[in-house]
Amino acid sequence: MTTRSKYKKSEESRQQVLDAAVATIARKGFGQTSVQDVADAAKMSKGAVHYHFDSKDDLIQHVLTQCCEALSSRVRSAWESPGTPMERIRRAVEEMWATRKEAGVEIRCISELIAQGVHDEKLRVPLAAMFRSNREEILDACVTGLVSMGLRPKVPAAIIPRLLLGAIDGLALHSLFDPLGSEEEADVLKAIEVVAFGLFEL
Amino acid sequence: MTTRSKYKKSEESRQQVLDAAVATIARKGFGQTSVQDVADAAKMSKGAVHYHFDSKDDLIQHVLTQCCEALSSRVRSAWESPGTPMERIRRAVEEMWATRKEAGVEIRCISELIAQGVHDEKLRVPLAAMFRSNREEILDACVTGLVSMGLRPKVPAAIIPRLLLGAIDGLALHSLFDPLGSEEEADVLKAIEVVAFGLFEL
Amino acid sequence: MTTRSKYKKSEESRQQVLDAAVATIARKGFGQTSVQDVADAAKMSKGAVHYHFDSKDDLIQHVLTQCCEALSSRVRSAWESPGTPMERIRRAVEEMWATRKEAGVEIRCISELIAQGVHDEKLRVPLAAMFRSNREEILDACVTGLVSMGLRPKVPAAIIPRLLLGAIDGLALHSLFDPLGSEEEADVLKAIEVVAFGLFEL
Amino acid sequence: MTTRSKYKKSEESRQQVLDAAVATIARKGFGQTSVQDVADAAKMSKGAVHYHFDSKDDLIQHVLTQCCEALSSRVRSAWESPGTPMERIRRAVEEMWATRKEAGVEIRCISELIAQGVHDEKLRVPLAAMFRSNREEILDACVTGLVSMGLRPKVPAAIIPRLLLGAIDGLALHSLFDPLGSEEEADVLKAIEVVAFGLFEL
DNA sequence: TATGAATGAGCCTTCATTCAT
DNA sequence: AATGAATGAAGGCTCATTCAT
Repeated sequence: MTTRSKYKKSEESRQQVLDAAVATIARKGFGQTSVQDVADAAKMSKGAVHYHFDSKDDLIQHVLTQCCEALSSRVRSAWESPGTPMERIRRAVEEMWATRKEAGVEIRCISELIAQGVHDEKLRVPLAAMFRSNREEILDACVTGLVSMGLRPKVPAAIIPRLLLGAIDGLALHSLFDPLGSEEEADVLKAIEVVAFGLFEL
Repeated sequence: MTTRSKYKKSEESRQQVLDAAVATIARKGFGQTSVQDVADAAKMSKGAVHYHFDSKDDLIQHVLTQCCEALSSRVRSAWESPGTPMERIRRAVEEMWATRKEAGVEIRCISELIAQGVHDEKLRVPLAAMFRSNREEILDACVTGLVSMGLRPKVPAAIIPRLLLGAIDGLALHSLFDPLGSEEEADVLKAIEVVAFGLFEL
Repeated sequence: MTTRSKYKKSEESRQQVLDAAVATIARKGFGQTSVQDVADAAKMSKGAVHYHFDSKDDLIQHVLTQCCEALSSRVRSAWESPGTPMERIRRAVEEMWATRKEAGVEIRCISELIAQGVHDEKLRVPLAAMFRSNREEILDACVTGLVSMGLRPKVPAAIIPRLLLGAIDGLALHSLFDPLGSEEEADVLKAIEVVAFGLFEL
Repeated sequence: MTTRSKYKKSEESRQQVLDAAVATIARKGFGQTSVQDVADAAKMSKGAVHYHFDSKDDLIQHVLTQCCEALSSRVRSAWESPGTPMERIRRAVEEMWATRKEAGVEIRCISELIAQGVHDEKLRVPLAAMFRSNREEILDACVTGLVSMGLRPKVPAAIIPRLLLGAIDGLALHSLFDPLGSEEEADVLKAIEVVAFGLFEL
C-alpha cells in the first residue's frame, strides 16, 4: 500500500507529463515543441521529463500511443453499441466527424505526428496500425454486415473504408484552412452519409 | 547590358535556391531541412541563400507559393480544356489524383508545409487560397455546368467540391501510410467518380 | 543488539558501495563512471550512495584510500617476509610487477585516479603518500641493508627507489598500449632486476 | 592571393582553437575541459569551435595528433643530429627527460589523453603508434648501433627501449606527485644513463 | 537505513543569422 | 552577387545532489 502510493505518485507525474506534451504539441505544433515547453506545461523541471521518459523520442512515442488509443476507443464504443450495421456505420461516421470537429488535443496532436510520421518510421508504424485498424472495423461491418443484408457495393469492398475515412480526414484537413460554418458542418455530415450509401446498389 | 545580365543571373540563382528548397523539403521533410541543406542542394553558400531571401521564413513562404501555383495551374489547365462539364470534372479529378499519386516534389513539399501552416498564419494564407481556388473551380463547373444541364445535387452544391477534394487529399494522405496496390489505385479513381456522380439525382 | 546489527549492516552497505565503485571505475574508467553506475553495481539506489558518502568526491577519495592501502599492504608483506636484503628487494620488485600484470581492480582504479590526482589536491595527497611510503621502504632496505653489506650504490641512494618504482610503473603504463607477450613479461622482470643490481658496484 | 589570405585567416583561427584546447587540457585536465572552456581560452564563441571541428571528439583527436607530433619531432631531431650511437642515445634520453621536466603544455596534455586512451580506442591508436615509434627509434640505434659496435646487451634488445622509455615516463609520473629537487633532477638523469649502459656487457 | 522522485546546472551540438570582404 | 567566418540562442540530454517518505 505504501509502495503503491509511491508508485501512484510517480505514475501521476508521468501522466501529467504525457498530458502536457499532448496539449503543447496540439497548441504549438510538433516542430515548435521543446522538452522545456513540455516541462513548463507540466509544471516540472526539464530533468523530470527525462526522469519519466528516456528521451524526447520516447515521450513522443508514448504521446502517439495515448492519442491513438483515445481516438480508437471513441470509435470502438460507437461500433460496439447495438444496432443494425447501417446504424452502426452511421454512428461511427458521426463519431469520427465529431472527433475532428471538436478538434480536441488528441486529434490535433495526431495531425502533427502524422506529418512527422511520413519521415520517421518509429511514428509511421503505430499510425499505420491505427489507420488500418480503423479501416478494418469498417470493412468488417460492411462485408459481414451490409453485404450479408443484400446490399451490393458498387466498388470493391476494400476501397469503401479508405474512401470513407479519407473523406472524413480530408474534409477535416481542409476545414482547418477554410473553416466550415455551423450549417455547413451538418450538411457535410449528411453528405458523407449520402456518399456512403451511394456506394451501394439499393 | 552588364546590369541586365547580372540581374538575370541573380534571378536565376534565386530560382535555383527556391527549387533546391522545394526538392530538399520534399526529400527530407520540413523539420529536417536546414538552410545549409538548401544551400548544399543549390550548390551555393549558406550566405547566398540569405542574400536572396530575408530569412528562412521568407524562403519557405516563397517555396509554398511556388508549389501552390504549380499545382493550381495543373488543375486549371484540366478545367480549361474543352468538353462537357462532366468530362471536365472527370478530367480535373483524374488530374488531381494523378498529381497525388505521382508525388512530385511540389505536392510532397506542400504536404510538409500544410502541417506548418496550421500554426503559422503566414503559410496558412496561400494554402487557404489554393484550397479555395480549387474548390471554386469545381463549384463553378457544378453550378453553371451540371446543374444547368438538369442534374440536381442531393446535397448543397457548395459542399460538393469540399467532399471531392477532401476525399482525394484524404485518400492520398492515408496511402502514404498504407500504400495502395496498383490495381487499387485504379479502383480508387473509379470510386471517386462513383462518389462524384452519386451526389446528383440522375 | 538491534542497533548493533543495524550499524553492522550499514557498515557492510558502505563497504559494498566502496567495492562497487572500485570495480566500476576499474571497468569503465573514472570519467565514465556516474553515481548511478556505482549504485547499480552495488545493487542499491543512487540515494543510498549519497547516504553513505557526502558527495561523489568524498566517495572517490575513500575509493582511492582503500586502493592505496590494498596495494601498499601487498608490498609491505613482501618486505616483511624474512630473508637477506637482496632477497627482499627481489621479492618486493616481483610483487609490484605481479600486481601490475595481474591488473586487479585496485591497480586499475588507481591508474584512473592518478590522472585526476594531478588536478585535484584531495586525491593527490593519498597518492603521494603511497608513492612515498613505497619508496621509503625500498630506501630503508637499500641503505640499512645493501649498503651495510658493503654494496656501494653508483648513484645517490635516494634515487634508487624512484628509478625502480618509476620503471615498474612506466613499463606497466606502456604495456597498456602495447601489451607484452608472455615471454616478454618474464624478460622484463629479469631486466628490472638487472637494472636494480646494475646500480651497485659489485 | 585574396583567397589565400581568407583561408589563412581561417587556418589561424583553427590553430588558435587547437592551441587553446591543448593549453586548457594541460591546465584543467581532460575531464574538466568543456568546449566552452576551449572557446573562452581561444577568445571565440562555442559555435566557432564547432565551425572548425566537427565535434569535441574530432577536436581532441587533432589535439592529440598535434601534441604527439610536437613531442616526436623533438626526439627525432635529437636522433638525427650526428654523433656516435652512444652520443645519440644519450642525447635522446636527455631530450625526453627535459621534455618531461619542462612539463610544457604538450606533454601535460598527452598525459591527460593517455588516461583517456585506456578506455577510448580512438585515442589509444595514435598513442600506441607514438609509443611504438619512439621505441623503434631507440631499438634501431641499439641494434644497428651499439650492438654492431661490439656491445652485447644483457637482456633481449627489444626490452631495452621499453625499459628506458618506461623509466623516463614512470619517473616523470612519480615526480608529479613528489617533485624532485633541482639537484635530484640531475641525479636522475645521470642514473638513467647508468641504467642504460648497465644493460650492456662492457 | 534506504528509496524514488525531482531539480538544476552544465554539456555537446545544431542552426538561423550577421558581417567583412 | 556571393562567400566563409563567426555568433548566440536554443535544444536534447546527463548527472550530482536534495528531499520527503
